[in-house]
Amino acid sequence: MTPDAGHEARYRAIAADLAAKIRSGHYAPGEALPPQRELSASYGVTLMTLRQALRQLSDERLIVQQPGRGTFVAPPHLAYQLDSLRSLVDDLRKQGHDVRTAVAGRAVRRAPARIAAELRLRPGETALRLERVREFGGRPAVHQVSWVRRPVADRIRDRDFTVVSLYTALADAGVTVARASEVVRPGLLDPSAARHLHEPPGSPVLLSARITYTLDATPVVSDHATILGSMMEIRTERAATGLSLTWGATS
Amino acid sequence: MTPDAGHEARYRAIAADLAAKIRSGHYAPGEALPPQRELSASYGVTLMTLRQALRQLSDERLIVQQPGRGTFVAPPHLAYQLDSLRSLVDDLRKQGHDVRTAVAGRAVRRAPARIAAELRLRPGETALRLERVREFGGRPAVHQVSWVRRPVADRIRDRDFTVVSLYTALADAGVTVARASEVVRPGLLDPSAARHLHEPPGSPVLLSARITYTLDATPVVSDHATILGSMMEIRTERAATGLSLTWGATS
DNA sequence: TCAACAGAGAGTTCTATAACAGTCTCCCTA
DNA sequence: TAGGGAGACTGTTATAGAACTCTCTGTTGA
Repeated sequence: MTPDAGHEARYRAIAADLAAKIRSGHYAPGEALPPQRELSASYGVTLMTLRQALRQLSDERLIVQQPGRGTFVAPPHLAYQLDSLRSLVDDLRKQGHDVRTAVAGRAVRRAPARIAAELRLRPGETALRLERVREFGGRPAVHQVSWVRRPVADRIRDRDFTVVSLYTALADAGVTVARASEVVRPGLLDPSAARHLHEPPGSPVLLSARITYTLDATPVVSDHATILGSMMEIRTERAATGLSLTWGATS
Repeated sequence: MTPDAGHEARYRAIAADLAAKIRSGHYAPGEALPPQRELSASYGVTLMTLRQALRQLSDERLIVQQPGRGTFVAPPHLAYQLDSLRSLVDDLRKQGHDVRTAVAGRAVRRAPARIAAELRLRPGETALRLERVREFGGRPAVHQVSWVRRPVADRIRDRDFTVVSLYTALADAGVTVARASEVVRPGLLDPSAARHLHEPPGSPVLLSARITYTLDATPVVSDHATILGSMMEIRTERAATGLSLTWGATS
């Protein structure tokens, strides 16, 4: 009686059915699914079994469950808390490295054209420019320039970014980060970043460009980071849920 | 009665306890944990509850569950099927790119010291050296040198690698790939690879070093790839299953 | 000697029931 | 009119019991 006909588990079949309905638009993004008890009844299944199906959908980030409120279809791209450079710092700290952040510049000024395009600013509109240098093991390793859109920028510009991460400050200011996209390319160290990183221009580096969006798809932060190749590397390892990407210090 | 004292769920407390015992070495890697029913009894908890704890550990890749056999402490790194350069080719093909592979060299010869160390070869032992150039859009983009350990190498050396991927050939030869670890670093194009890639030496590139292991932790393949920075980039995006890493052609 | 069978023991899935903990609304009170 | 609390939701975590599949092993039979 347990597996239906072939030998697919009930909860997997239910998860697949719900996933199809979500993807087909039968349940719209942001909308609440029927309550768990109702769903379990309509599928003729126990609450526990239905919850196993929901857990799978939750693992796939298709739904979001909120205690006391309901189960909601996730927006096209889903909320998460940390950006990858934040997790870089976390990873290194876990490995016992001493990671420090120095603020090399902080000013509200007119954004250059490329940044304005990324943040969808009107021509001439100003934004907060935050320039930081991350160092670990006593040596500078990452040079990072972030542009933050107003009016969000006005709420966080007085924070101490040597202690607080940009994303923590955003969260404190009530800004919910929805998603981020990042592109990493190899490149050569340019002279201006070279001054901060104490390496000769032309050294191999990783160039990261990241744009972070809020829930309503507004770009809030544009990040351009230069990561020293001599200090950093990307390690990838295949695990069950796919590819895991971690940053690590070069040994 | 539900949450213990404060308000931590039982299954979380159990998961934390088991995780601590695994990390402390109380349960050694590869060793089987006590049966679920035994564990549930010793924690004074239901099978369902204990299984929730195990599921969490499984999500964290700390244990591996095998139906009919037992629950085992995971080795430091875990199993997977595909290598990331394989998925590179797949990704590009899905994007409609024409990906071609040319074999620039194939010979059984004595492995250099660094490779011998990676594959744990005895001094003077020979291996299959496979040199390939991947090109898409009609331009060479990746230069790749793979060393395959014997005796596996003898079983695949006559395959046509312009059509068959190395990993497909390995699978056909009955070699089960267990895991692979890869390190990607930025670098500068060296002269020998520059000849194959038709780019000036010193251009920014990604250097990938990957070692692939079989189930019994024997290293079988050592890969060193040079990926042109002008042609390739790494895009990361927080999406459904967490961090997804994809390779893409530079537009 | 070797192959096939049966059973024990492992993980897996499901049913049925109950209680716990947030969240929201509405009605009653001050 | 404002405040507070009860109750009806929501998801969450737990109980107990049973049937199922897969793997291994020991025994039986040819």
